[in-house]
Amino acid sequence: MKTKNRPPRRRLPLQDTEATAGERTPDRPQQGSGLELAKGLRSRAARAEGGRRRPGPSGPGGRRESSVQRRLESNERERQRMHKLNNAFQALREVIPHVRADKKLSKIETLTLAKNYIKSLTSTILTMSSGRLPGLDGPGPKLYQHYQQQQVAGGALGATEPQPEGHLQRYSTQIHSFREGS
DNA sequence: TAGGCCATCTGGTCCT
DNA sequence: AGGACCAGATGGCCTA
Repeated sequence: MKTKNRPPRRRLPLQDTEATAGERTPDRPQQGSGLELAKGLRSRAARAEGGRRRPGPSGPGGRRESSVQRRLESNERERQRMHKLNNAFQALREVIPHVRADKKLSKIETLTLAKNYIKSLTSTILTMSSGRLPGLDGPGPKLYQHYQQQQVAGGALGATEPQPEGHLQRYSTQIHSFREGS
């Protein structure tokens, strides 16, 4: 199952069906059709029955207005934060070479490919600079030391990483598997 | 229709 | 105190 390019979605704000119905920030337009609204109401009712517990109202008329306002502002900040995170993911996608440019990489695919791409580049650099080792000018020795330290640190944490020469292989395999849609 | 992926809401915790 | 960060929960969309 692969990620598709789809338009952004918004969920119906929970407050709309609770004590704060009608309170809506200007930048949060009413979402969805009547059907979606009905589905949202139904599912929320079901959630109230057996779903996640929600805190009770803080006063006779439900949550205090200032509390609701803070929550809405917090939601907006959280949304913005997630949008920034997604922008960063998109920027990362754009610098990772992968086979099918028409297919958007999922987040987990992006992170996994990026990790192995970095490792494959590192091993390539090591290979290319090995002719000038040891002790000569250039990035070789320092890079190699750094790489060794990373490997040791990873081992100390119990990681089971392949040897440097295996990273390129792993990266190619991964690209292939993503292309195949596995 | 099930499963994968995602956006959003939410409350708790950490940080400044 | 207020914002950032995090993780759990939930529902929508899409594809096999």
